[in-house]
Parts: sequence; C-alpha cells; structure tokens
Amino acid sequence: MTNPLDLVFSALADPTRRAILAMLLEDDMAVTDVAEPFDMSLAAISKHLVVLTAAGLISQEKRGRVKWCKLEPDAMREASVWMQAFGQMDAVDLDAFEAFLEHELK
Amino acid sequence: MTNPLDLVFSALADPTRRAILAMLLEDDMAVTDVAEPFDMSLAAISKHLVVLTAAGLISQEKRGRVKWCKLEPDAMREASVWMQAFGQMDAVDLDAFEAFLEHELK
DNA sequence: ACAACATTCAACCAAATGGTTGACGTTTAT
DNA sequence: ATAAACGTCAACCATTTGGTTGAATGTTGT
Repeated sequence: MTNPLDLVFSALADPTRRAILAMLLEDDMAVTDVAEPFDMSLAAISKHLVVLTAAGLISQEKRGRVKWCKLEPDAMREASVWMQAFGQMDAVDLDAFEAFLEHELK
Repeated sequence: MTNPLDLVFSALADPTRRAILAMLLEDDMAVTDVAEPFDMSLAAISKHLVVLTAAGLISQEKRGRVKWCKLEPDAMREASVWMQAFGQMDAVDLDAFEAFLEHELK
C-alpha cells in the first residue's frame, strides 16, 4: 500500500526537505548544522530528517552525541526511472543541469 | 513561495494520480473513463485531476459535454532535472561530471 | 560531579489532504 | 420536452502534515 514511490515523492514535495538534500549534496552534516540556516525549530528539522530517512533519501548514523546525515542518492533512482517513461525528455538536460549546479550548489 | 516543484512532486506522491498519468500515457481520456478502473467516486477522481492540472502535469479541454484529459509531459522535466543531480550522477565526484560533460559536448 | 551540548519525545495545534454524498448546471439523444 | 450522461460544487468527515513548546535522554568536556 505504501509504495516506495509514495514516500520518495512526498518527501520531495516539501521545499525545506529539498533544500536539506541539496545541502547534503555538498557534504555529510550533523542535525544541528542542517537546521542552522532554517527559520524553524530543531525539532521540526528532526522530523523532516525522519521523513527523508523513511523515504531512503538519506541515512543517519550516530557517532557520539552527533548524528550524521548522509545523502543516499540511489533512492531517487526508482523515482527518476518512473518519470523517464513520460519524457520525450532526454536522460540529462545539460543546460538545465548546469543551471541547477550553478544556482543550487554555489 | 509555492514552488512549481512542490506542486509536481506532491501531485506525484499519490498512487491514484500516478496511475492516472500512466493511463494518459497511452491516450487522451474523458474524465468518466479515467475514473472507471478506480474504486472511488467520480468526484474524487475529478479532484485528483484538478491537482494534476494545477501541477501542469495534464491539461483538460472541454468539447461538448466531455472533458478530455491530456498528458503534459513537459511539466515533469523540471522535476526530472532537479532529480538528475542526485540520482544519476555521483555529485560528489565532480571529476566524473566534467568528464561526462566533455564526452557529451564533443 | 556537573554543566553544556546534541537530539528526540510528547503533547498540542492549525491547515491541508483524500475521501464521501447529494444537489446542481450543461449538453446530448430520443 | 424530457431524460440521461458528463462533470463539478458544497458540505462534511477522518487522517495526515508541518509546525510549536517544554521536558527528557544521552554524550562530552572541565
């Protein structure tokens, strides 16, 4: 009933969670550091991380008192594959992808 | 505020809506025919179609008393592009990305 | 031992979501 | 003219979602 795609797409539907994923694209991060740029409580971010973990989009590993968040890029692949069926879209839109890198990562 | 990606991903998060999109991949359909295979009311399907339309994933055109639903595959493109950064590429490995670009643009 | 730090838990709240039913406006066919 | 078909609207309902706050649980450094 709870299709993995449900979890992935609904996790991706929230802009805060997408921003978190973009941050983790650069490097693994502790929960507190993930929360820092956002104007919301740490508890709220903690919940978002639970959602991302449930979807398999990230993993969390506790070392000492710090819980490290790590991107799990494979989880998006199923969803990506599903979407490819609808494209006469190219596998990679180079212009858009470069624009994305420019905007999102730097 | 309401990022287009929000609308696309949250539209895709529901299995009924994904099934509708898959049906429309084959051919344009009237609302009643879209609803036929599902075990829920026509009104419920009508609402799902509103959500898909708001996300730009389909369009609806009324001809006579029949409203035709048509897939709009371009809407998924932005979302797909966003995902490419995580799914297909090892984003940490920028060397590989550059190599990819070089090969692709040659 | 103690205080500070990192994170989650629990209770709560408002708003959004996904469904129902019945009434309603159009358009088509007889 | 009337009835049937197509689809939406409005009101309602239960559940989920995304946020809050304050207390609680580890863990670390002094």
